[in-house]
Amino acid sequence: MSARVTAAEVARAAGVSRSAVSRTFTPGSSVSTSTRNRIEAVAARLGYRPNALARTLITRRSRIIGVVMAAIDNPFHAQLLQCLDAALQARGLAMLLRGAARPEMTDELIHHLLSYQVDGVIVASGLFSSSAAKACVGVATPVVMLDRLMRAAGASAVGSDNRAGARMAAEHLVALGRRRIAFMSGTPGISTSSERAHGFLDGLAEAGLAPIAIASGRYEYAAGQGAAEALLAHAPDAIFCENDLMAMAVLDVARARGVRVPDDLAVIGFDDIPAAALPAYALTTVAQDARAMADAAAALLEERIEKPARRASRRLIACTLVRRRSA
Amino acid sequence: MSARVTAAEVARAAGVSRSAVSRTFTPGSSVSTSTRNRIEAVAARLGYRPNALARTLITRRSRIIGVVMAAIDNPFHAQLLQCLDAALQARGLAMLLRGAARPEMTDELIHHLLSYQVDGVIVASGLFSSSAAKACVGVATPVVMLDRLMRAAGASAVGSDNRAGARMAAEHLVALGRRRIAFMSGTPGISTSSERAHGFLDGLAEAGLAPIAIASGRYEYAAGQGAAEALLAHAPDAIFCENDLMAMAVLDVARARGVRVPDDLAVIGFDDIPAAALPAYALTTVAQDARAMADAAAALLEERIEKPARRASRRLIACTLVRRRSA
DNA sequence: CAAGCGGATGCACACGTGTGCAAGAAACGC
DNA sequence: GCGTTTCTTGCACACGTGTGCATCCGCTTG
Repeated sequence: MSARVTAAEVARAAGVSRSAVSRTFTPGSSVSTSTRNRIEAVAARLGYRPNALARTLITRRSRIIGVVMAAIDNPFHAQLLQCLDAALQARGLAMLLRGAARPEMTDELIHHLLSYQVDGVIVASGLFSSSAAKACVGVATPVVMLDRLMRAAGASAVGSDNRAGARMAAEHLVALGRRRIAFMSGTPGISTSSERAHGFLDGLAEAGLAPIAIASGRYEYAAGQGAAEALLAHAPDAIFCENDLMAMAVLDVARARGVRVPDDLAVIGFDDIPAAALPAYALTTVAQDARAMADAAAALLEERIEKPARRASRRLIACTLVRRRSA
Repeated sequence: MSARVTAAEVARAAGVSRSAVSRTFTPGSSVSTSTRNRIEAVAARLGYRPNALARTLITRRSRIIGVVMAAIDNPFHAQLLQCLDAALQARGLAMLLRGAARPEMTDELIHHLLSYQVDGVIVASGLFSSSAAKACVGVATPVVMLDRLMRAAGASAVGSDNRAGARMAAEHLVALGRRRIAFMSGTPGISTSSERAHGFLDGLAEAGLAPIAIASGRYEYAAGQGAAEALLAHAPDAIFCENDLMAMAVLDVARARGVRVPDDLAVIGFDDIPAAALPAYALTTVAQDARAMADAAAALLEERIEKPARRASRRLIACTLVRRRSA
């Protein structure tokens, strides 16, 4: 009663060979409908389900996808994770999740995932060592970098069009007539941060402008408060932040100082997390399409699993400017 | 180069038997230090790691924990998930995550997890069918209900002390001199909701009071707005909400109507999600200790995995009242 | 030096499954 | 009726690992 039931027991109970049971649960195999029905009935009665791990041993396909994600409590990441879950489930894939607290332990982390014979890896974490990428290539396991482009050896990548999105923010501020524009960047060394920076600076430069001040808020609310203080000291009439959490920090700090938004100060964020839509913030922001990103990541990975010969590819998801009251 | 290296290849390269390799990677096995060193060197050079799935087949321990969670984008759930990840990693356990969009598919969901031979299951989702619980008992797989108590067959449970927490909220409002108190409940049929309701009503009853109005906000911000409108129509001087998202909805609706908080209206939430601390809300709330809950869930599960004879147990985590400006 | 002993090592089996191959059965065309 | 094709079924091997058992080696002890 407390033992897991195996295919052999089903076979014995149904009076057939174990192969017949195996074929019943393997789509596309040759079994007569009469025996298949009998076997399925017996299997249901005994509560049999094939052991996915034993199956992996012989098929060399685990149907498990390793997912590495940092800062799950970041609202956008949580959203991304939920969409990822849906996209993988739709494809019948299981998700082995590992948070990445320390970036320096990605090596141990990726080897741990590989020991579970994952069919592919989706990395939505910050820093991903190139030795870890090499380890995946070594065992022919496709990798998709999600929201973190990286020109690493043979890894596919899915991300928002951060450059175009940030450029839209710059153009919007310029169109509003703002001239004393400040800029709050995210975590240095992360690709999204430098891409958004480039796009934003390009957008400003096109209007003959440059930021009057720059500070880093490390993509967090708390660090964003300090950076906001620093930027507001330069009396800007607009601030673009590389994510919404930092933009919310700017709004709160500005409010505390009596700076009126958007009259005295326009603020634009990035991500469009649920909190950005709250009436207390009504944040104008560059929206990322989490569902499209997750779907693309799953699709790219599945394709490379099916056809390992395929080269790694890159996929950009468009951003849209969501206008609310902060700009 | 693109093939996974096996213990047999390491053995051949090191000039030993495959058993020696296996023992090298099995703590507590008898191998001389000299051969262990040689094998470890060869293994490192070849990039060998034991196949965790093949190992599971013989040890009957996968070191995988199945986690079922609904509404990952709910900030408190995201926090819980992150703590859960840390707690499992600390114990060397892997996490197989499945979101539960529809409650009616928990059966298929749990069978899917079981087919991966998970050593245990943590359920942080809403409704968990008793037939699913029965399936776990059938294969001797321990289950821990997290944040969702359930008197199901042999499932352990970890949750906040919702009754005591909600009672504290009631007592606080009474101590503030509020008398026209309204109540916004969460999702009907979920244990946390009824527990908080009972604790809150008990706390009011002790002061000879009862809610002047009740509405359900289904634990969501959007539904909370509608419920807030309904409650405010009764002109209450305080509202207790069963989670923070709904309390934020109340604050926003009240603000839009010109109701002053906390002068005209005191608001208390539940969870203490990060957004509750934002200056725009400064929400007084009953804090749940996500880290303690996750640790307890992992500990309880690990204990039952080690000692299957142990009976299922229950564990309550204390809540604390966090006083901010909304009450 | 002989007997004894403990630790290291290899052999072989087991875990639960998918699948190629050959054999058998059934259906079909002439 | 017989040869031929198509479909079904069982046998046996393979996947990569842990571990009991027997063997062997080297060292200690009397």
